[in-house]
This record gives sequence, structure tokens and C-alpha cells, in this order.
Amino acid sequence: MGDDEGRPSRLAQLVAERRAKLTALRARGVEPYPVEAGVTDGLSAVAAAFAERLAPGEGSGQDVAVGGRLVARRGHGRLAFLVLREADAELQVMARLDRLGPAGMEQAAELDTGDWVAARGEVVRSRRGELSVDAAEVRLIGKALHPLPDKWRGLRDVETRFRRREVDLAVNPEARRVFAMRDRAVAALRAELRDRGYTEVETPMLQPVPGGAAARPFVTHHNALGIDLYLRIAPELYLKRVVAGGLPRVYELNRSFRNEGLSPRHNPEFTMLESYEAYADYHDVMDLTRALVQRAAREAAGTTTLTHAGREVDLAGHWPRRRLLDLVRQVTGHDDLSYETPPGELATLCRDRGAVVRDGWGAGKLILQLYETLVEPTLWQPTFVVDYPLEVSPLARRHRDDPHVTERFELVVAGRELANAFSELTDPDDQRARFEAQARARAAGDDEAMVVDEDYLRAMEFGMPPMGGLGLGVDRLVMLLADVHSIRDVILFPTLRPEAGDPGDPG
RNA sequence: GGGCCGUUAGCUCAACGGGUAGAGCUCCGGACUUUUAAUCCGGCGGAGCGGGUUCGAGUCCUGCACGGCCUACCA
Repeated sequence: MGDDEGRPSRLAQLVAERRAKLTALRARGVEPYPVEAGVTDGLSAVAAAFAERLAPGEGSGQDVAVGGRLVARRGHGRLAFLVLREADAELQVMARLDRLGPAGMEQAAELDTGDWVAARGEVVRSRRGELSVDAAEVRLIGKALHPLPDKWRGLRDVETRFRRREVDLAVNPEARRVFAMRDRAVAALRAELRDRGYTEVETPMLQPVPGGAAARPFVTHHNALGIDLYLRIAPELYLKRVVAGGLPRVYELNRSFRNEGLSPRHNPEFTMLESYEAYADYHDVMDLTRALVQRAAREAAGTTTLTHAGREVDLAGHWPRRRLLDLVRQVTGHDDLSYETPPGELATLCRDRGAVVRDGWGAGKLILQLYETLVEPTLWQPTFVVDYPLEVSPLARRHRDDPHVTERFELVVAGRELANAFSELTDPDDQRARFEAQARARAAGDDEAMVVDEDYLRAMEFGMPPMGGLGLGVDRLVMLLADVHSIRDVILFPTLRPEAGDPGDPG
């Protein structure tokens, strides 16, 4: 495109100019992609070490060797200022003819923004007070063939930001902020679990029977074994087998995969924290969940009082625990609703209130539907919604006082589910009956219903301790903490359709 | 999957009732030894792809591609 009549596009011209420089360098025996950089000092370390030192115009007498991406250049004839950036740190390099000589100055002048550059020299403060390296040597260590986006306004186009995250990270501080926050949040979750004596484990992502959640899986194929395998939709069943094996506290923080539609809140691969603790019940897990989220907030955002979508979210203190049925009774004004209310009556109520209904749904599913439609979006401050209907909770233990519900909770913050947890079902006969009910639903056309997992049932038959389990959506937690509203902003390389055109052409 | 909206130079943005598109950054050439969105002078570069209507389409209609938002399923 734009390439007809032999007239190169602007981009092609820019790339050609940079390629010409690269060719000229090689002709002079200079390698534009050397194996070693000679960088011994980090930009941020140098900036920090001299932050409070040196008066304008003063030299330190100390040499450093730094590296970074050239993000700005200000030439003054016999003097040039080069700005190097490494992550969020920037440092100015002064290239002076006096110091570098004609050949060195020429090399510095040939650099383009975007190039990776190493500079060695004395740390000084410029006359205008900017910390600088008075370069004795400036060296190209990685030539950029493509121009950087606008140095002031960065890269705005959302599609390009996701497709070329390297450019987004290079020029948009906001992108770096979000992923730095993600790192701190994940580290905080691991630290809290470690402090509580949890063991981090890794269980199969390739599973012969996809279990642990209600979702459609991705299917793949193993050539040597000649079998289909599924990318896991949850690690749950394997983790519970590890607890059955005698590790009392385990967790896994890693990817799961669900073959569902994409949205600002759903990516086909997403990161979930799942933890299981022997001798704990769902009340204990609520305490754990609150500790995890509060610690992640403190260590990633620096506070438990967040702003999200322009509204305050206060994660401090204790969080209310509300029974799901009570919330539905309250929002509908029907105080007599129960899991024994005839499904036909509930279906009518659903339709009246704009909730989607399908044939064959029982009271539990219908009440859940009312909750999800009418209540969940309105819960802004952190709330534990407890005691979910039995029929929609095939892996959760029956409630000790109420046969219609399970000891299950979801944590809702900012109108969204952040975690899902329960007192785990440990009775193999009950589990078999639940699987069979799921299998019947599956046979009736529910392709998200679970299948009977005999390996898992046999593991249960060896005996499981009572345990509490947790699933926490890590991407959504980061969205909450970072105050971003698309899951694609917290996943480095979100799933996108391939670009049109030759897929082998690197743009 | 369905609905609505978007796509102008490498990047960030304009303009106009349908009449042949303009700026900043980047880049190239020149000046400049203390700038920091450096400055000054000169220069290169453009309508996602394909049809249609029209004397004439970036602008109107339409098909496709990709994206965004809403919706459906889920975390």
C-alpha cells in the first residue's frame, strides 16, 4: 500500500534511511548488534546515587558505564545531549566534540531515537543542573530500524498498543506503571501465602479430562500418545489431590484457558490463584482472601483506599458477609422466596426483572440468575456473598445447616466477581452423584457441564481431609488495583485476531 | 455470535456543504558547546482493502478486514 509507481511510503523511507546507516556502520567495521555492551551501571542506580549531589557545572570525578534506549536528542553542533531511558529511569548523556573527537562525535550524531546506546564517562551536572554523563565513549549497541512513536504523546492507538507491546512499554509510562503494579501484586500474593505456610506447586495444564470449572475448553492433540488433551480450565482437581496426598496447604498461581468469547473482562488465557488448605472451611478462606487482597493493595497500590472508575473502593477493615438468598429477597422485595419456591414462579420473576431464563433450570439456578442480574452489579464495596445453591456448585460441600445450599462464597468488588471459594466437597459418593448430575446436564446439551472424572473420584476414595479452597482472578485484581477497565491493559500480550495481510511481514 | 461506532503521513491530531488534505513529532540537509517537548532555515511523506453512485468521493452507499463499546457465556 502506498507503494505504487515505485514511490516508497514514508515508513519505507524511514526504515531505508536507518538501514543505510546500518550498512555504513558495517562498512566501517562497526557491528550495530554487538554481543557485549560494556554496561556496568544501571541508569536508575546512577540517578539515585547522584540525586542529591553535584552543583550545576560540577563534575564528580567518577566514571560510569550506562546503557539504555535513546529517546531524545538535542544537537548543538559541537555538543549534543542524548537522553537514555531504561524502564522508568532517564539519564542525559553529553556528547562533546572536545571529548569524543571528530570520529566519536560523528558516530553519536548518526544515532537515531529508538537505538540502544551505551555511554561511558564521568558523572557531571550540566550548567542547567541536569545530571549527565560527560561521555568519553558513546556506542551503538542495538540499532532500531523503525521510528519510535511521538516522543511527547506516545502511542495512543489501542490496537497497536496491544499488538506491539514492546513499543507501548517503551513510550507509555502508564503501560509500565500497570505492569509494575501487577508484579508487586503477584509478589504480595505469593509472600502472604508463603508467610502462612503454603507450598507453591504446579499441576498439569494439559489435562485428559478438563475439570474444576464450568467452561468450554480448548482441545489440542498429543502426537506420540495419539490422544486429545485439553488446556486446563482450572487446576482445582489436581490441587485437591495434592492435599489428599498430604500437603496441607498448597497453591498455584498460573494460567487457565477457557474457550469463551472475548470482552473487556475476559481473555481466553487468564491468571488465577488457587489455594487449598486442609482443616479449613469457607469462613477461614474468607479471612485468607481478605488478607491476600488487602496485602496486594498495600504493596501494589500503596493503600487500601482505591479509586476505581471514578468511585472510591475501600478495602480496609472487615468485609460484610451476605447470604445470596437474602440479597435476592431484598432486591426483589419477595421475603418469602426460597429454594423451595416453584421454578415456574421464579422463572416468571426472572423474566419480569429482565433476567435471562432457560428451560429446565431449577430453583437454585434461577435464584442465582436473579442475583447475578439484579444484585452483583450493584455491590461496589467488597462483599462476601455466601451460601450458593447446590445445583450450581458441583464441587462444593453441602452447607452444614441447609441442604439446599453449599458452603461457597464469592468475593464481589466494584460490581465484579473477584474470587470464588468453598468448603470443599470431600465425600466421594456425594461427589460421584454431583458429577452424574453434571453429566446428565451435559447430555441434555449443556456443553459447559462437567464430565465424570474417575481419576479424581479414586483420589477422593483414598480419603481427603476437610479443606477450604480459593480461586482468585489475578487479572481482575490488578485491574481493580490499577484502576484500568480492560483486562487487555493488564495482560502483556492479550489474545487478538491476527492482522490482515502477510503474517510473515513484520509490519 | 448479535448490535452500534471507528480506521486520514511511521506516531499524535486537524480541516471541508462532495471540488483534488494541513500541522507537530520523527527522518534527511544546513547553523549552533549547556539543552531538556532545545531553537532557527530548507526538504521528504498520507485517506485500511474492494465495489458502487457522481462530471468529481477521504467525505454518500455497499462488501470485506481489524479494532473499540454494548450484549450473550464465564473468572
